Amino acid sequence: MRESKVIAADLLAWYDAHARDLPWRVPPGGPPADPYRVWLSEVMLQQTTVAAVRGYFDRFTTRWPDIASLAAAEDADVMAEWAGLGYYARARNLLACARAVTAAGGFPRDRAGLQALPGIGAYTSAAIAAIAFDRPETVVDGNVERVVARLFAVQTPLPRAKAELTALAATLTPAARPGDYAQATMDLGATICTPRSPACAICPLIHRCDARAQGIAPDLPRKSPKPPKPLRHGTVWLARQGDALVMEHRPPKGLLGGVLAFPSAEWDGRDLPPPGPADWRDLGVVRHVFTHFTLDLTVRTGHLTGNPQRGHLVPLRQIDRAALPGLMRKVWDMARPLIAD
DNA sequence: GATGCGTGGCG
DNA sequence: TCGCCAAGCAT
Repeated sequence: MRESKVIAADLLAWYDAHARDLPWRVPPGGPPADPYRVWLSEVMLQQTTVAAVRGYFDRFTTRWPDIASLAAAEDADVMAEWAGLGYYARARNLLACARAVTAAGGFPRDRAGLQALPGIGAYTSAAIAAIAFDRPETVVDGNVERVVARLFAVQTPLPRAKAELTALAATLTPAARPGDYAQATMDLGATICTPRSPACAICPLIHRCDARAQGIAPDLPRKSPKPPKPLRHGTVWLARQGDALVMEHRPPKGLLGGVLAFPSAEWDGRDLPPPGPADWRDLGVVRHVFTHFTLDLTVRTGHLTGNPQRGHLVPLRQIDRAALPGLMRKVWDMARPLIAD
């Protein structure tokens, strides 16, 4: 047996015994999972932890049990259900994809067709093809990059090593049970071959890992240094009119695109005025860390002297914290006790 | 290839 | 407290 086949066989045997029970999974060795649930979970899991996804996946599948029902949903309802999960372009692409797939009568079953859909890239197309359609595609996510970099002791730093790692990963992919194998490699990376302090002692591949043999497993994969994270400043207005506050849906593109928010300015490059003239006073500052910058947002409140010049009025009692992105939840949590009449 | 895009958890 | 990181994609 070739070395690559031994590695795949060892991984599958380990997965049969240790596969995690996740809401979007079916037991190893059985028929493939529902493509809708595979797709939805894979999109939610993009750059997002399993713990964060669980509740969202349950709520989405309860409210929209199949792709046709999701395709028929209102944009604002989907954005509100996604609120708090982050990377909101995923929610917009999710709806566009659901509508395209429903109009076409079902998912494409091959990787190229899948990757042509909105929000489905190299990783997700391979994952759906392998897990839902039993295609022998090679899945390469952050976990697999780490596992392969260690197995073959690849010293090239990411992201330059991406192509090399993908090619090496492809040499391992078996023809049989590609879906279970894909999930096995990711599970190994998530639970044993972890970024820091990998549990090599209980790894099913310990005797086949070059990095382990060289004593450098925790140091791989190497990564190029990241640029420093700048600090930005901005203002958010909690504009009162009677018992209501002004809220608005942000423009569909860019930061927090399409989500419900209190009017704000400056921190995202937009230089907009407040929603109208008012007796503004500062309530405090909220700090929030995004992927590429840190934000200090000054929270101001006041009573409008006229009708709002942007957004729409929402009664205080109807403001739904759960429908807000994380930043606006922080703003609301800080301000709410201070603006009670 | 580089950049922009959220959030929460962990050492 | 802080940097790193998590089943990436679009441009």
